[in-house]
Amino acid sequence: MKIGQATIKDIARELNLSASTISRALKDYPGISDETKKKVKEVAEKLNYRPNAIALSLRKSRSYTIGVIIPEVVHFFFSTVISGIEEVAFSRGYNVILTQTNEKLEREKSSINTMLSNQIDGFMISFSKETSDFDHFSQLLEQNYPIVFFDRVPDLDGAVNVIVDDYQGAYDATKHLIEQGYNTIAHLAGPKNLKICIERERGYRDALKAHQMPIREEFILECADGTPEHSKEITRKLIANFADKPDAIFANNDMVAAGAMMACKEAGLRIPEDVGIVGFSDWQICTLVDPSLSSVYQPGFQIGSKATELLLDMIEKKISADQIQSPVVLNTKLIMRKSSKKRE
Amino acid sequence: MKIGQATIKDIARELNLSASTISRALKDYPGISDETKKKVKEVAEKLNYRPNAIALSLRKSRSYTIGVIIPEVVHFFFSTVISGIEEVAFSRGYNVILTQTNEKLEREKSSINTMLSNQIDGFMISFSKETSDFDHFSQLLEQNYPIVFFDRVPDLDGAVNVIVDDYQGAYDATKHLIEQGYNTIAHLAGPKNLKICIERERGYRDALKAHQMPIREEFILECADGTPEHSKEITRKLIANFADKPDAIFANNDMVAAGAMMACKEAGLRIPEDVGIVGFSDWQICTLVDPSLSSVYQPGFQIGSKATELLLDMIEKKISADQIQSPVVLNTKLIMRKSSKKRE
DNA sequence: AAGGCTTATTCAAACGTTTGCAATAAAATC
DNA sequence: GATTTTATTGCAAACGTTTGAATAAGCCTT
Repeated sequence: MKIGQATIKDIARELNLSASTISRALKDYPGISDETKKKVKEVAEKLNYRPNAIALSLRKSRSYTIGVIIPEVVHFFFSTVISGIEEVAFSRGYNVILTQTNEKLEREKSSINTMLSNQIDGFMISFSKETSDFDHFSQLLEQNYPIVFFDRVPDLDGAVNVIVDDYQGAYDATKHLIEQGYNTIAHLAGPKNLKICIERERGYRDALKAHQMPIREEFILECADGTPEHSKEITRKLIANFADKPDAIFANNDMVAAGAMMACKEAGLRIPEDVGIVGFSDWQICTLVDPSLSSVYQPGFQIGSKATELLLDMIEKKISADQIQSPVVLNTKLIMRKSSKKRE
Repeated sequence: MKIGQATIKDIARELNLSASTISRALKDYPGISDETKKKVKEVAEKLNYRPNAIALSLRKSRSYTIGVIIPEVVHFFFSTVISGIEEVAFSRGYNVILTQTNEKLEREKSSINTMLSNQIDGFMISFSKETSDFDHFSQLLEQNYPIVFFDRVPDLDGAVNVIVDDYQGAYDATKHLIEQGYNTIAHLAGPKNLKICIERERGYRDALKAHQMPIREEFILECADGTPEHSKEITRKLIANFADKPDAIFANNDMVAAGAMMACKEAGLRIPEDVGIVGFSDWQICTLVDPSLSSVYQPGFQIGSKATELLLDMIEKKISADQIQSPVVLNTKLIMRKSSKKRE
């Protein structure tokens, strides 16, 4: 920090007034004459006075800062969420302190600790893939720290969770493929320890059931790391090993879908004529691949903004956690593009 | 913040010692008996003591927090840079406070102000597209605030800038197209107020010159907003209006390249046989589009980490700004993929 | 036994604010 | 002219920590 930044005391000295008077004058408290207010403000301006938020925090035991903990920043979905968080936080006068865990539990815990040390007013958390027990979260909840979980959320009493309707999204996607006339729909699933992935798989299964289609376990393949390379690999095998090939693929996310798409093209299969493909998340890549990829839109920005609204309301005691019926579920939306449109 | 968080005073009361002793004991200062140290640490543990970083900041006039100001979070390049920043900051014990300007100058200024209020130890800035004069930066520099600019950097005395060798990257890309036997290379340029874009265009021009190829101004088109839609539009016209069409395109970034690719396919042109395309940045999409897109890799993570290293070194007075020869230029790397490989 | 070192601890001020209460002075009331 | 009211300002403590200087006790030295 810069030495010589003007403080209230400097203004006080300059005007031969006390610090308390300056403080009140700057804040337009009643009981300060208009004349002094004016003078104080002039001098403040002249000295380029800037209130010291740290001192204020210490005094008020409030930092006007929220801590955001996410698995990774370089991720279309999460960066979109951050954007929503940042937007609301900024407009309500809060700072955002950000850390990424790189999917490491240890880092998650240590981030929580530094943030606690930094007296942040509340947490926004989407936990890492490594996180399987939630004790470190329970502790925070017990101590009444305001927390909102989003996307990857724990099953904890009293936790406020903001999620997307993964089940419905997956259901819609699968239903859409069925309605387009595809008969054997495979699913490239995500890691089983993430609820969101389980929900997507559940939506997929339920849609099949609802349309009296058999669920074939050999066509549900886990593509845990979610990279296009891995998915390409898996899809290759899927195509090669089965005489009776699937004619559609519902993928757990868009990267996986893109990988599957590459494998299909490589095998000489036409999309959407021979194989229909639907992804999940509706990333930018959907409109850039050829053919354009149908996908389930997740309102990332809204997740961020909604979650932040809730958190700030909790912090400012406008509402308490138990007044919020959790989880808050935001709607997904199926975006149909070429990759799944067999029929006109 | 949670009420009832244990403080040094609480430990002091419990052990009938003074606050100063506790402080020193916790920090293993000499002059405290081993016995007391032990007792203090036990009690600290028991009470779940956590140092109050805010109080520390006030005392030390140091917040161990750096402020990051970027145009937008939802952007592959910037999110990668953030990741690099976060990594280094975390490992050196600093917090990262993040704001995005959404390309608005006003927001840039106001972010600087809140960060100043929050006594951050230094700034990392990539400025907005609206920013054309740099007075608000000069002021900070004059007051000796540590700042490192990255990617979009101002021309200011005493500023430490970290950038990528855009010129060389563009030169390499263009040279590559020439060597592949393309004869008429168009350039889809970026907004002229960003130095990075001007540099890329300059690299393109110089590569043409160096190979005795004519520079045709009608084939240098500004695609200012950088969206694939816009670029598709422009490329369509480029193809339609000229009898003597370009047979290659060097785009200012990958999105623009992807848009151009779509327009070419639409017009029935084969890539890379009829048209060669090279983008810039090497985003994820490069491997997902068909054919895969050649591009110039920008080391985003390294920009972030290098810039942060420099900033923290400045903050910790290991080096001063004038000892750093600015700009620090990181190398780009041409990644050749299918979209530009006419020859084997 | 008095002075001088060590060792262990405490005191008090400081960082920049805010805020309940007290103090002062001027003005208004009777 | 004495008393109350009103308007304006100041005092001092507090938030949690660090740190230079001061203190107190114990031990050694001569």
